[in-house]
Amino acid sequence: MGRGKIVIRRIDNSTSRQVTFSKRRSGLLKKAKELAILCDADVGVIIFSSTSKLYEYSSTSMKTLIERYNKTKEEHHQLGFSTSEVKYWQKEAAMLRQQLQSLQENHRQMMGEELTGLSIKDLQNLENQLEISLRGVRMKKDQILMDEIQELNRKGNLIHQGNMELYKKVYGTKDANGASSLTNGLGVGEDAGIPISLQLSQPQQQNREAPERATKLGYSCEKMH
Amino acid sequence: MGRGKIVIRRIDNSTSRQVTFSKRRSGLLKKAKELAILCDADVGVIIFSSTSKLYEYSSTSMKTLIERYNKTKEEHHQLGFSTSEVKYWQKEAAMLRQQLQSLQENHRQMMGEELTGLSIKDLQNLENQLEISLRGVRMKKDQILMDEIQELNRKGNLIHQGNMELYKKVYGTKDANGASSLTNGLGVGEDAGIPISLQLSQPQQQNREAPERATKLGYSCEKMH
DNA sequence: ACCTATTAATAAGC
DNA sequence: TGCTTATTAATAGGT
Repeated sequence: MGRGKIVIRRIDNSTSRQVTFSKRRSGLLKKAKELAILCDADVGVIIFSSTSKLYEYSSTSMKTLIERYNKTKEEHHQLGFSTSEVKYWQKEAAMLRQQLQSLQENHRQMMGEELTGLSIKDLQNLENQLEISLRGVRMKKDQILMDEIQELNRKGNLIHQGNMELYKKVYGTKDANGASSLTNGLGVGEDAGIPISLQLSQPQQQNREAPERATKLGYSCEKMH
Repeated sequence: MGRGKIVIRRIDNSTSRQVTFSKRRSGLLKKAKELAILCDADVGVIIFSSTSKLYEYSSTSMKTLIERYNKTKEEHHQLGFSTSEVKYWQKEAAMLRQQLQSLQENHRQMMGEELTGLSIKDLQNLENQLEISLRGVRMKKDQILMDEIQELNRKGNLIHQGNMELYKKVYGTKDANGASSLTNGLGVGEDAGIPISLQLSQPQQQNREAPERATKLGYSCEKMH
């Protein structure tokens, strides 16, 4: 229906294609409207141009139409967003909020706040847990400090050894021992590290909650996560 | 384009309407196809007849098209009610999940777990906090125990007083004092409550890690479920 | 479904 | 895009 007949295949000329798109698009939308009115039908048209511009027509509302379409197709979960999608996320949020609240309550109790309402038994459990935590934290802290000291000792020994070598080179081999006693005055003896770290860790362990019982006492809530 | 001109309004005659529906429907679908092919566009058409029968065409897949449609709509305006609704709840859920995660990490550290990665300073803070918590929990626990003892004393005294009254009634008023000294032997003196509770709370602070605690370890997670 | 007179859509060009 | 017009395509009304 034009100056000449055309075959239905992609129009190569870009300009021509755009012009035809514009004309036929309005024609299609018009025909959709007419069909909806004349025949009392519910019609929706969605058009994306090759440049991704959107054109649409819907005799009612596209939302309603798509929902009706989904319903008819009985593929609720495959297409578009429907009310169920909203409901899902609402439930998800509610669930997360609840988890958050209970964890917050728990957390406050572990901070020593909001203890009213707890029974003696609850408080006892809490106390035990805090003791365990404290022990764990102190052990970790001590370990880090000990590691640090050991590292320092190692470096000190290296330096000491280096000094010895230098001493040998300067004064000759026979006087090496004398050098060792000299550097010992700096407190970086080869095996000084062990006594030092023992001094540091011992009081922590003894003064602490004496019996080493129950290293791992329940209260794991991992199942929740 | 027919034997006569028509106005675009609902066709009253049911048969005529159905015939026109059939013809124009196929015409619309054909034009949609042509548009898609000629102009390299993505086109979708959904038609519900007045009797709710579904006819459709989509140059790609209707699912993809509708998803693309919703996405495009989301970006521009918030036309699709449900779409913005979904977005809102998705954000809400994401926010809550993040809060939950950080709180959970915090919680695990307070439980003495997952301490790797913490600095000495962090560990020191954690230790201090745990000590504070422990102090609070113990104070609360002691207070409850003291309250309980005081209550028991109060009741004991009441009973004691009752006994005195009964004693008076049985042996006469003059011997009442003698009765008092007798019942004192039972250890429920009027002001005995204070020394007793003091005795009880003191060892808790000093003797701390003593035995027989740990009846039931394992902090209950019931609230969370 | 088919036919076909008639109208509507649109290709090409500006 | 919008207008024009020759030409084709769609289809109203009838069978």
